[in-house]
Amino acid sequence: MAVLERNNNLSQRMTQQLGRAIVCGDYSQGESLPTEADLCEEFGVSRTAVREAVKMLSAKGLISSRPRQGIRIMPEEDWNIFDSDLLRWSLEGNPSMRVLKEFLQMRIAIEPEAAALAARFARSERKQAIGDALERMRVAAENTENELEADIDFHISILYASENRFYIRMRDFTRTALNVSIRHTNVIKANPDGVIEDHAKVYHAICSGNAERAKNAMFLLIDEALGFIEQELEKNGDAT
Amino acid sequence: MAVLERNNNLSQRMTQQLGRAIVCGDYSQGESLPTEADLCEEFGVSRTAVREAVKMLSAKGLISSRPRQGIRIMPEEDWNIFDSDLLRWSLEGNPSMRVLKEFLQMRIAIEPEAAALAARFARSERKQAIGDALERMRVAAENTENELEADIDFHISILYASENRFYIRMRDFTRTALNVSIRHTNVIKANPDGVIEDHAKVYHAICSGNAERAKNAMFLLIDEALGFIEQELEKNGDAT
DNA sequence: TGCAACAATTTGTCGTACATTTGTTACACA
DNA sequence: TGTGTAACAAATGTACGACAAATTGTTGCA
Repeated sequence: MAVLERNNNLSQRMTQQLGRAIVCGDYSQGESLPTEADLCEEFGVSRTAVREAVKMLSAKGLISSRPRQGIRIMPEEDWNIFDSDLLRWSLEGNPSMRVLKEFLQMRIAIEPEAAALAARFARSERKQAIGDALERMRVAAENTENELEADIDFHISILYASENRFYIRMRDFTRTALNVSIRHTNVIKANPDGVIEDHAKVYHAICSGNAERAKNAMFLLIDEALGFIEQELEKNGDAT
Repeated sequence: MAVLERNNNLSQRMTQQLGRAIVCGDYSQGESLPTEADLCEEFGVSRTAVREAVKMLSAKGLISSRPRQGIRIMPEEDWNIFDSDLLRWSLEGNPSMRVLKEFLQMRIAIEPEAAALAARFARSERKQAIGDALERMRVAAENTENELEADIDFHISILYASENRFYIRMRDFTRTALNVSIRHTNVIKANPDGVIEDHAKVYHAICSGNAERAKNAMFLLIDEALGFIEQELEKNGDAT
């Protein structure tokens, strides 16, 4: 019998448990999950709890459930992969370098343009938040934990500074992407001062309202990581 | 007593009804929705149905519900606005030109880069799908309905051709964005042949594997619309 | 062989009862 | 008067049982 964690309420825990299992590939695509009745037994909970979990997962596009057919995994392209929970679950699934590449390919579209918008439209508080994060990166240079956190805040502040709800909504995506990065690359640490200076260039371009330069500076920042990854992937074929 | 549509099952209809109401701003941010009991009465359904709807909406980030506090609208920045349902609901809410601008600002990040990736990585079936859509645009030149559909397919095929799950996942976003566009702009019709040719340039660049040119061609395509909108917004201040 | 009727399976909906969480009120005590 | 605590109240959380509805498979008859 599967065991559930203690936090939150029962249906939320069920949701997490099942969601993680699906995202991590424990059930293959198109396959049928156990029926509600079976899940009740397996987890030792009432049908109410199971049904609420199923509803939440189907709201995220992971599954669909119909009479007689039972519960089916939806094709992966229908999953709401920008959902915060899904991002978290897939992060826990120890993503491959290939996935990291996909994250970076997406970031390289979003973040340079976000920086450009920030340069044009950001309110002053937003700009200040970027500066604060940059300063914290400088201070935390020795502490890897804090540095990652400040780094994440830097990139997210820029999303907010775009003053566009769609960019802002990418914050969990960017956060996850950076967390994935840190698992695969120590290249950043090779030249910490250089990295900080590259971030500073983005910040200054935004502050001075130079959209084109902000965009380019951010592009370079991400493109470097992307280039590194593509190189690694070619070398190893398919290593984790 | 509110009336529900006929389609789907009860909790899905409840979800749509409530979701639409929230997205359209019938309840203001931070406000409390009626309690489960009140919703049961208002819609004349059982608590089960209401609760399942609430769970689905909270899975989409629209609301949160806790004992004693009741059901609360979440701040808008926590909504999963890339969720297909949310996009559809907000489309039904007659979006303003300001929202259209946000859509275009996002598309101008995504689609040029998608085209670049397509030029580098697309499998041949994917390229063919783009070509098919382009051909259908040509044929449907007179029929506005069909033309929009073909146009949408063109842009979505390119997302698929990027061979990156995150870009592919943007398909509902792009579909919605184009549907929003069509409500606000007839500029496209001014010079139909020119528009088709601009699309064709993107297609040919992708086919010939020229990432840089594909990117630029797509950029121009969207930037034109964006420029038009920004101009309109400056003119009118804040018209619909 | 084709079609209709039936049966079985699974989710969908309802109602009730009680548990749990959390905010508020009221009271006792210093 | 202020403070801590106990009791209460209001909302969601969980469980169970019953039946409805939908879908699919099967059986049996023309």
